[in-house]
This record gives sequence, C-alpha cells and structure tokens, in this order.
Amino acid sequence: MTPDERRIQPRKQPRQVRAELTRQRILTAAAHVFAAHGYAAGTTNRIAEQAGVSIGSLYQYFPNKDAILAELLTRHLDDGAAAAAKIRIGDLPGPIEDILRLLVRSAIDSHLDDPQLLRLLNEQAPRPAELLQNVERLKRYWYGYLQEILDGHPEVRLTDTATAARLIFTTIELVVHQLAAEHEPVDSGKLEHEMVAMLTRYVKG
Amino acid sequence: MTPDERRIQPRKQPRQVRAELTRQRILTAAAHVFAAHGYAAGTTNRIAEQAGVSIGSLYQYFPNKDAILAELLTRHLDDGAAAAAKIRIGDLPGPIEDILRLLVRSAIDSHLDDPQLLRLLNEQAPRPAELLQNVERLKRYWYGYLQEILDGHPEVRLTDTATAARLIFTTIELVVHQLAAEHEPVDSGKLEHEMVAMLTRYVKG
DNA sequence: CACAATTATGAGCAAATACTCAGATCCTGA
DNA sequence: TCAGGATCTGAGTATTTGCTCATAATTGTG
Repeated sequence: MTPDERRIQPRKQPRQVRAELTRQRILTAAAHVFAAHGYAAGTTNRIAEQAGVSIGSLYQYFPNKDAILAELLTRHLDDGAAAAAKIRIGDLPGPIEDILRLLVRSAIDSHLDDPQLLRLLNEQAPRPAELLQNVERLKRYWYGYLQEILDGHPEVRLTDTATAARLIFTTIELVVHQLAAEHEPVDSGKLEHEMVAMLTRYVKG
Repeated sequence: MTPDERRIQPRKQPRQVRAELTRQRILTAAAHVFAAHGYAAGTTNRIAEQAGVSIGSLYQYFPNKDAILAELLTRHLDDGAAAAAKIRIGDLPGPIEDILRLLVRSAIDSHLDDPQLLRLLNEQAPRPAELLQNVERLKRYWYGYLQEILDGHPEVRLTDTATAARLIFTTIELVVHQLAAEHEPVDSGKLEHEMVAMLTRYVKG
C-alpha cells in the first residue's frame, strides 16, 4: 500500500449494518456541509455533528478529510461513467440533435439535485494525485467518445473534431454547473433548449 | 467605516515609493502563491516569504488575507470592465462574427497570462459580500450588454435573447478559463476559431 | 545633522482544526 | 447467556495559521 493510497483508503470495512449506516450518514452530512460552507470551512467536527455521530466514528471510516471528499467525487465520477455507458447503448445514428440533447439533459439531471456540491467537487476540491488521474481519465474518455460520434455522424460538418469534442464537453459540463448554481438559476428547460440549439448548429456547420 | 469595509480597506496608504513597491511585490507574490497552492494553502507567511518581505509588512498594507485576494479580484474585474468599454466603442454594426470574436479574444487574452490564478478568483475565492456584489453587478452588466447587441443586430435570429446572452457570456468565461488551464491546454488559435464558429452559428439561427 | 514620520522586522500569541486514543457501549454467534 | 469482536464516544493533543506589537531601520525635511 503506497502512502498515497493510505490517504484515501477507508480505514476499516464496516461489518455490521449499523456501521454502513454510519458511513452513509457521514457522507450525506459531508455533502451538505461542504456545499454549505465550502471545503476549507467544512470542518470534520461539523460534519460529524451534522451526521449525528461522534468525531471518532468519522475517523474510523475515513482516514482523513480528503478521503471524504474523494469518496464523494468518486461517486460523481461513477455516475458520469454510467451516463456515458447508457448513452452508448442508443448509439445508432439518429439525428445529431437528439444525441446532443441526451448529453445536455444528462448533465442537467445529474447536477440538478445538488449543484452547490457538484461545483465544489469540480473546482474547489484539493484532489490527491490518484483521483486527479481518474478525473483526467474520464475526461479523456469523454473527449474520445465525443470525437468518435462527431467523426462518424453524417450530419456533422466539422474539420477539427478533436478541438470540437473538447469544446462541447467542457461547455456542457461547466455551463450547466454554473447556470444552475447561479444566484438566479436559469430555467432548466430554456437552458436545455438554447444549449442544444447552440451545439447542434455548431456541429452541423 | 463599516466593519465590512474594515475587512477590505488597506490599513495604510503608502507615502513613499518604497512602500508602493512593497505593496506591489506582495500582490505579485500572492498571485503566484494562490495560483500554485490554492487559497487555503496559500498562507500569508508564505506570501510574505515569496515577496521577500516580512509578515509584518504584509499586514501593514492588507488588514487580512481576504483583502489581498479582494485586491486581485478587483483588478481582474476592472480589466473586464475596461474590455467591455473598449468593445462598446466599436459598436457600429459590423458582422456579428466580428463582435463575438472580439469577446472571445478579449477573454483569451486576459486569461492567458495566469490562467491558474484567474480560475481561482472565479471559483475558489471566499468573497466578502461587497465583492460578491461587484461580481454580480458586472455580470449583470455583461448580460444586459450582450442582450442589447443580440437584439439590435440584423444578423441575429434568436427568440430568447435573455437566456442566449447568459449562455454566451458564461460559455466564453468558463470554457476559456478551463481549456486554457487544463493539463494539456488547447491551442488558443484553435480554441478561438471553434468557439467563434459555435457562437456565430448559434446566433445566426 | 537632528528629529520626526514612515516603513520594515519577526518572534510569538490566540484561535481554529485535523486527528488520536483509551475506554464505554453494542452486537452476534455459539 | 455471555465472551469477544465491532462500533462508538469525545475530551484532549499537536499542529497550523492568521495576525499583533514592540522595536529597529530607513527616509524626508528644516
């Protein structure tokens, strides 16, 4: 076990239901606290308190504060991967607009429940190297996947599909996060409509 | 002087050149340190050290850590306002593509020098209320300004120009930041080209 | 030069906070 | 039922860090 892993791996595997419940309560509480106070001000004691659990219990399942955030981030990444897999199923051509709409909607859906937290994960988290690699890997996967779609779709008229793929992915990710978390959030229907319009017109040339 | 102001106002006005130099060195150092370590881990002592100045001197010109970041953010906002003003001068119609290119290029330019720091300012900074209002105000200004352009330009075919303005502004801001700061930054020429293409096709319907 | 104002210094304080550990409590299997 | 393992507790520790203040050095001025 490398020192880096030790920073993230759970200290103890829960063996009773009670323990697993505690773990979940801690994670839920952490999500709330981080979203409300930010990472630095989201203290471990505060998390424990919000979870209705002693600080000692918290450290029985998470070796340090980073690990808690890491777990939250991992979950989000898994969700992203699942979304990617789901979309791949409906791979058969179909209008490019529909594909883009799927992507946009999936982003909106997965970030509508707790936009504050997701922005935090995306931006404010001090990520250990191992996790950064995961993020990087998933992002690369998406870039490649998107480029494949663009390259293979008859409606698409783009020369630089590599740059386009990065642009599209980043636009969806960031803009949805931002506009959904803003002081006066945009109507998600309008957002979807305009965003899909923008991307569709873009790729169709 | 309200307590809120006291948190931001410089403690002392420099009266000798030496003092102004010190102030500048502190700000430059802070930009480096914040960009390299993030806000929380960018300690005041580290900033002072990087500036080659004692910690006491730092606190002679900045009442607290937030004030340093606030100054950096204010500068950035001022740059943004200046860019807006400059663009307004060339207001006369012209192809919408040129206008959009101006916006995109201005964003790229202003964030190419220190993308790390600028992302930080945008996202990670714990902002005192007063500053948040400034950010909010400038953003609103941009939204309104962009919508005006869209509404008044003959080439533009959009129904929901309000949402479109928010979408365009946010896209430019965030995507430029992100892609310029990414592990393998995009070529800024390509980025400009694709981004302008996307926005232009969008607004032209 | 003298002397006051300005600027610089940095050891150290107070507060915050991540994290530990020795012991109490609870659960389960035989 | 009950022993032993699993889980929980929370006061306390070690460390970090924003910030102060008494003192020293430097600069402008008459």
